[in-house]
Amino acid sequence: MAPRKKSERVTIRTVAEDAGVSVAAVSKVLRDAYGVSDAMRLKVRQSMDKLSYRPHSAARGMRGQTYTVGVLMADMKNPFFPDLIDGIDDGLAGTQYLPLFGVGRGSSSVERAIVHAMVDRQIDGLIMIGQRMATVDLEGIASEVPIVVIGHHAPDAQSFDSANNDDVRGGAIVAEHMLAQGYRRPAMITLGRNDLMSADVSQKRERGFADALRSAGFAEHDIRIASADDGLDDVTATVRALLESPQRPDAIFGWADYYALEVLSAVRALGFRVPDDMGIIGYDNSAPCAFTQNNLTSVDQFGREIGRQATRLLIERIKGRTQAEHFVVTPRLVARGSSMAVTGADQGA
Amino acid sequence: MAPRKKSERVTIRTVAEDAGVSVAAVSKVLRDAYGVSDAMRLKVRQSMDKLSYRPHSAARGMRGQTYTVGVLMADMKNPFFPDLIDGIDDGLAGTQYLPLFGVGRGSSSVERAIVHAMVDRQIDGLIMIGQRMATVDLEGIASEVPIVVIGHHAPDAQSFDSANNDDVRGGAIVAEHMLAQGYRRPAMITLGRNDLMSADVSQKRERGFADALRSAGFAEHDIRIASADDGLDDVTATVRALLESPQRPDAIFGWADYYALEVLSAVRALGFRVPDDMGIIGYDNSAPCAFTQNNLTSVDQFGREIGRQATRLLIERIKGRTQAEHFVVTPRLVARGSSMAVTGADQGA
DNA sequence: GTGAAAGCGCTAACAC
DNA sequence: GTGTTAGCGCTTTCAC
Repeated sequence: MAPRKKSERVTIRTVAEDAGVSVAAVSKVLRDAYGVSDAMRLKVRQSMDKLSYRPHSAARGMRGQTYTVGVLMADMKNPFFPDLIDGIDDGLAGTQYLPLFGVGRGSSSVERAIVHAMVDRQIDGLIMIGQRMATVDLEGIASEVPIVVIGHHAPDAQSFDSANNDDVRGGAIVAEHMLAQGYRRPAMITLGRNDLMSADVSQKRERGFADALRSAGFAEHDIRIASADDGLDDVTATVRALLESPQRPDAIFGWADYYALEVLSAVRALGFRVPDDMGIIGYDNSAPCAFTQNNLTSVDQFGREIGRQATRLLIERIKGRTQAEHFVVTPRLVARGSSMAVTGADQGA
Repeated sequence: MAPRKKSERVTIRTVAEDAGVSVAAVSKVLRDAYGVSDAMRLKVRQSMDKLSYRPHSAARGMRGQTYTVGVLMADMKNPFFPDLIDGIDDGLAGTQYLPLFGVGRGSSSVERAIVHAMVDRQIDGLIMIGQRMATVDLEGIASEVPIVVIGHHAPDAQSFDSANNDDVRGGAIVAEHMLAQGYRRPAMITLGRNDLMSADVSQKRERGFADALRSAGFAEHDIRIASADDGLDDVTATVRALLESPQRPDAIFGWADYYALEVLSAVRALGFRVPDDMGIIGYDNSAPCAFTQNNLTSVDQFGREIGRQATRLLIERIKGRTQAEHFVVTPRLVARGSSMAVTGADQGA
C-alpha cells in the first residue's frame, strides 16, 4: 500500500486540542448533536476551518453514519439513467449525503456482490435502479440497510420503498397512439424471458400494451410481443425475424429507448422507411430521442422526478420511517417523427 | 438511523471462536498474509463459509486496505465511458477490488468534493476519467492516494500515472481523412474555452487537426475551430453560426462523439444532407456511431484497452510502485457513411 | 454543558 | 506458526 503521511493527518483530536475542548465536544459539533453551547460550537468550527479538518468516514462508519448513499445501476449504457441520477442529485443537494455508484452489469450475482460490498462499507442507504433481484431478495437486503427501488413494482412490500411510473398505463398509451396514427399491425420487442420476473417493468409494459390492443378488438394471435432473448445484441436478429414473418408488423414498440434505438437502426438497415413503412416508439423519452436522426416518439416517465422522490423516500427511511411508501407517477407520450404515419411527415434528411 | 441487528453481526471474532483459533489468524487468512499453515487456513475458510462471514470494510479501512477503488467520471452521458468501464472491469476481474463510481458533473469543485469523500472513505486507489482539475491539483491528490488519470496528458508527472490515446495524432487523422474524402472546407467544434486546460484532450485534438491542415497548405484563417462555450446545449447554436458564416464548411469534426451526434442532429435539422452537403466525424467510436441512423465516422481510441491498462497501473501503484508510467495507444479511424462524400453513398433510409 | 473513557471490527507489531 | 494486544478515528454512554 502506498505510504500515507501519518503524522500530518488532522483528526478529531487535533481539532479538540486546537480548540481547547474535548474530543466528545468536537464530535457533537460535527454531528449537529444536542448539548453544545454556541460559544463552543463557534470555537470548534473555527478550528475545523483553520485546520481544514475532514472527518474520517471509515472511522465514523464504525459507530454511526457514513453519510454515503449507494446507488446500484443496472448498467452504464442506458441513456435514461442519467435523468434519474439528475433527480438523485437534486434530492441530495443541501444534505451531507454523497452518492456512490455501482454497476450491476445485468447480472444478479454481480448485483449481490455490489450490495454486499456497499453494506460492508457502511453506506447509510441504497437506491437500486432497474435491478434484477427478486422481491424476496430485496426484503433480505432491506433488513440490513434502508433501500428504495426504481423500476421494480412491489406495491405490497413493507420493508422497502419504491419510485416508479405506471408502466401498465405507459404500455397502453403506446398501443393507443399506434392505432390512432393509423398503424394496423403493432408489435413489441421486449426483454428476454431469461431475466424476466413478475415485478419487471418490461412485463408491465407488455401487459398494458396487450390489454389496450385487446380492448381495441385484436385477437390473441394478432398481439405480437417478441423478446430479444440474448439481450441488446439480439435486437437486430429479433427485428429481422419480425420483418420477415408472414404478417409483417407496421409499427414496433421497443420496451425502452435503448432497445428502440437499436430497432430503428435495424429497421433502416433493412431498407424500411420510418415512419411510413414502419412506426417506431420507445419508452423513457431519454435524451437521444430528440436528435433529428432518431426523432423517436417515446413515453416520458419523468425520470428526474422519480429520482427526486426516491431520494426523499430514502432519506426518510434513514431517518427512521418504517412504514412503506410507493411513489407512482403517470407517464405521458411525446410524439415525434418516428410514428407520424398519418401526417406522412418523414424524418431526417 | 435505521436499526441494525447488532447481536447478529458475524465478526472476525465470531469466526475465530468457531474455528478455535485467534483473531490474528483469521485476519491473516483474510489477507492471504504470510505465516499460516494449510490446516489452519482450511479450518478458518470453512468457518467463514459456514457463518457466511463478510469482513467489515470500514473497520479494515481504519488500519489497512478497503479493497475499494474509486472511479471518478466526468459525467454519465458520454457514451464513450462505458467502454472504459468495461476495461476497468476486465482489469479488476479476479482481484479482490471493487470499483465504486462518482460523477463529477463537469465541475472541478464537485470533483474535488467527491475525491475528498472517496479519500475519507479510505479507497485504496482512484481512476479519474476526463476530470477537469489541473495537473498541480492532481499532484496534491496523488500524495494522499494512488491515482491514474484517463483523458489527461501529463507525460512529465511523476506522482501519478495516466492512460490515453495519442490525441494529437487522432486530430490529424480526422483532418487527413476529410481531405482524402474530397472535403475542402473542414471545421471543428470543440469544448468551450471556459474549461479548457493545457492537458485537455480536446486541445490536443485541435492541435493535431490544425497542424495537419497547415501541412496540407491551409492558411491560418482557413483553419476553423469553433468552441461551444456553454457546453453541450450550445452545440446547436454553434453549428448554426458555422453554417451561416460566409465560408460555410463542408465537413465538421466534433471533438468527441457525444458532441458529433449533436452536430449531426443540428446539421440535419437545418436541412443539409449528410455526407453530401456536409461530412461529419466524431471521436471515440462509441456504440451509437454504428447505428444506421447515425452511421458516424469516428476515431477509435480503444477505450476498453485504455481502461484495462489504467487498472493495471493503479494496482501496481497500490502495491507500491513509485516510478510513474504513462500509457499511450495509437488511435485509428473507423470510416462510416457520415464522411463518404467521394463514394457518394448516402446513409439512412 | 462538558469531558473521560469504552468500544466499533479490524490490522499489524511483537511475543511466544 | 500462532496468539496477545495496542491501536486506527470516530461515536456514545455516563459522570461530573
